[in-house]
Amino acid sequence: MAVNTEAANFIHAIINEDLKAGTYGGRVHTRFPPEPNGYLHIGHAKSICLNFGTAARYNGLCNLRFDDTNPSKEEVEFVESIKEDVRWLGFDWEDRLFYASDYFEQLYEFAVQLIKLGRAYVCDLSPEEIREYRGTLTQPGRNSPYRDRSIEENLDLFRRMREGEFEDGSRVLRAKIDMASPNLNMRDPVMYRIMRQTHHRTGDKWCIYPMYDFAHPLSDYLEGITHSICTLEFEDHRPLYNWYLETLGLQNRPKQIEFARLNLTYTVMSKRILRQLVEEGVVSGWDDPRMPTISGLRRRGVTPAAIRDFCERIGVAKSNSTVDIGLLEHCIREDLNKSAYRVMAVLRPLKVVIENYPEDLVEELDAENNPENPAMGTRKIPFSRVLYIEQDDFLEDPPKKYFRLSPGKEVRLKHAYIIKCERVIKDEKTGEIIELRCTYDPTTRSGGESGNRKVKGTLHWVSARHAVKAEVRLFDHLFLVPNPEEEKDEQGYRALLNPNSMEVLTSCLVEPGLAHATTDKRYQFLRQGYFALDPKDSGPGKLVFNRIVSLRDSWAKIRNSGS
RNA sequence: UGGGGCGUCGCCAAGCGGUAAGGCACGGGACUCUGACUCCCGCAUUCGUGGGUUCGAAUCCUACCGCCCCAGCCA
Repeated sequence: MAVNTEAANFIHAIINEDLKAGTYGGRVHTRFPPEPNGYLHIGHAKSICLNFGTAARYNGLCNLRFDDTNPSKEEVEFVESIKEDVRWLGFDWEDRLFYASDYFEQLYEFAVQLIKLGRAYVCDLSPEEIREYRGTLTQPGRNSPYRDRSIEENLDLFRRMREGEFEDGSRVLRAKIDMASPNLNMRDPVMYRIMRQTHHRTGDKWCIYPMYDFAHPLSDYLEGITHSICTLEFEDHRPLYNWYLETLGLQNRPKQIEFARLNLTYTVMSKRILRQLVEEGVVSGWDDPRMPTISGLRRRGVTPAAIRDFCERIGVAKSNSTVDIGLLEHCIREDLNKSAYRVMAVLRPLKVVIENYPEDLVEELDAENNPENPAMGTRKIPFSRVLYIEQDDFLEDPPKKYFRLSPGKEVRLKHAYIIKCERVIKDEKTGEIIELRCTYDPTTRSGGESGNRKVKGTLHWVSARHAVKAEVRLFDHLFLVPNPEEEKDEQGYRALLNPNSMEVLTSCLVEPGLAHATTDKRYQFLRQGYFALDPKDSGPGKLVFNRIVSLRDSWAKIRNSGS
């Protein structure tokens, strides 16, 4: 694969400079470093695509590394789901699956070295005292009374910390930097804390665990990472990242580069709120199709290709931004337009009887599976005297520019005939329209010689005798407002929830071939949207379709602006 | 009132002293047996604001203004 050195974003520009200067001997090595304490969401997808994508772009490598330095919040369940999600997105870490916990022994040795260098010390201050000594944003901190312990004493104390002689929280190891630094991260940051917690990988081997700021640069170093890409909030930590590497005298030091994390309109990326949505039952789980999680998007039917394309298009920069969810939807449509099987499904059925069509006749009509891609072939669909069309496709008293069916009007049934509405049958009591009596023009069969008469509207339909029942779930944005996380509502996010984010339709009728639908395929229900089988709730004899995204609907715009 | 960032079209985002890319959204039109797709056309005399340097500034200098992040023994 050829190396692409055209700058696509500021990170690539930095890498190009490094390549030109020979900084890392021409190597590019990145890593995606999730903490296994939750499920991945589309914001992580941006980081995954950036890290793996950048490596690929420069013929480099990208590691998957779990940042598991805090056993009190981390679980194996999450490491498995994260691996699955990264793989599903289409990326391969090959044999480079690592854990920060793989390096606990080496990190301990680095800490010992810093003590020997006189640049780290054991501090007996309580957490509250440490906070007080740290000072504030505008006032410098004060030195800990334990700051000047001898190297020997520090070495001894740190060893005994490891050996479990002291209580949780009673002591910490701190870097000795500068309590007056305007950067609070440099005011003698904690390197190790005592915490008796069983770790998901190291079990009870350790009772001291390193902090992120200490573990991260050294993990990067140990893996030979060249460009350590992280989000903006770590910008303040970069001096500390560099301090550890420089103070330890390490060569070929990785370079931390920060970029803005992804925000999307009408949803939230906050792990805390997402967890609340799950725990409070607002959604059915982390993989609820309305969730911005990778597992939610996957269950909904979104393809990895669409997500990758989206991550490509949003760009990478340093300004906080909130991307219009319409762009994601556009990427999904663009991908599915090429690959989805066209089928007909009636979501809200309205009975239609073709009065001049023979009672027992069934015609097998030809239908193309994807007009964008003839290679996807054709299929047969049955046509008969009694059909169902969409309730929305009939209006007794239509407005101007309404191309669909109404009394006395003609419309084409897709792949079939032109029909004309002769009579409307209503429920005597409620006045509800329950059936349409129509006639068809036998000369207008699709594909036939005289079948080219033009009518303005074309409807989708199913044959009553042949149709298969299905449940269809229509999804909408989870929130009513574009920026729910900015809203300062006393009731929290709850008041901002979209009460109609899911609509379940249980009496849908789909064309018979869909009885054999599979979860690996995407379907375009003609004139409606893209759908996929719900992998969890569908089963033998039970079809449950999720709407991935609707088709664009310019009629809806006309209708809405008119009224 | 300390430090670190960021401010280019409704939303993203190129641009790095030579006279504002692109995508999404939006508006108009063509095509259409999906009001889909596709295709045309339109969409910042202006780059947070004010000064300055220059033949020439979104790009350099300067002073303001606005927004984000930091006071976890979280990451």
